[in-house]
Amino acid sequence: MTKQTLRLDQFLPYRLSITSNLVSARIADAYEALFGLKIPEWRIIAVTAENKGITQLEIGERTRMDKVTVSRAAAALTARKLIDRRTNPADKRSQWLVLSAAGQSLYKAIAPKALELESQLFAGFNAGELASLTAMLKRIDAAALDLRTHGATAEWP
Amino acid sequence: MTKQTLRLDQFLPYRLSITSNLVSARIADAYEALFGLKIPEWRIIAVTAENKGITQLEIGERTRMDKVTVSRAAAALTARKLIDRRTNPADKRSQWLVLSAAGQSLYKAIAPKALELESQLFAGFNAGELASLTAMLKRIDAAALDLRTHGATAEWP
DNA sequence: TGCATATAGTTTCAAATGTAACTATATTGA
DNA sequence: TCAATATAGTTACATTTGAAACTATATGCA
Repeated sequence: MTKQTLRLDQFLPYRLSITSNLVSARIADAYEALFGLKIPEWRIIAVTAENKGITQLEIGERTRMDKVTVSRAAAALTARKLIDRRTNPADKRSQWLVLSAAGQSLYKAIAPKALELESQLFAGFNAGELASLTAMLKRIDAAALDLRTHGATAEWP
Repeated sequence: MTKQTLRLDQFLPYRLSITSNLVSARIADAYEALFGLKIPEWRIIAVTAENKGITQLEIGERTRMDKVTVSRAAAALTARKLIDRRTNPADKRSQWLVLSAAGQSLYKAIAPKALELESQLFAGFNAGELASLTAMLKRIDAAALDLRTHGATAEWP
């Protein structure tokens, strides 16, 4: 069943953007205030903590961040000595990123705070709703990725 | 029930951001290619079409866009003669924005395209799922707005 | 009134982000 | 084995975005 009329307020891509922006702003503020981290930096810490040794390319693939964004965030974290860069013997163009001791202890401080923030934002949701929301988001991702290949084009005066 | 461990992949603020970015990129590409419009411009067209005469301030409130963003997008649309600006007799600082004839015909071309894009992105969803997703997003908005007021702060070395 | 403060919208400036060009290393195939 | 092409990551440049300053008008209150 397709909608007949367009109302911006009911337009899902719009609603999604509004919600995501509100949530991201909350998260970004908290991370900046609590840990001095930007979102890309926090994402790198998270994936690096979850994987013992990962290259920037892999980080970019997993988090859908641009390689430039990853490069800059990794440089900032290295400067703060939160991650170590080890030369990748298999490929000298790339490096293994691993959390330093300081990075690990930061991660241990961040992780509960992130979960706490999440549970505040989703306080009204029960487990079933959370699961269903996550599942829907993943289905939308797949559709959007699929659509990318088949983009229509035309011109308006 | 709260999660015990953090996995970025399961972290809802992250998932929301990924999905929103993917969807926004699709929409932005389509609008740019089809109509030469950026997202803020398209949003202004949509709310202006839905309201006969609206000020920039109101547009900003409804669409949660910065007044600078609205100002620039409105200027671009005025330059393309898609909207007219009428002096607001009640307040000479502000103006009424209305769609021009060209703006209206553009809107008539855009609206079905937007709905079509939406239905492609959400092809797998039935009406109940769409309604439930929209409702959940609005609940999250409310929680995020509420949280904004009570932000915690501390410092990490 | 008229002075102080608030508000609509614009402009200016600085920060963030992405694209394209670049460097260094890898891989492929003649 | 070496020339052509591809790839990881960085740097340079352009674009986007928002915050703060600014202009013009409004409002409140002495």
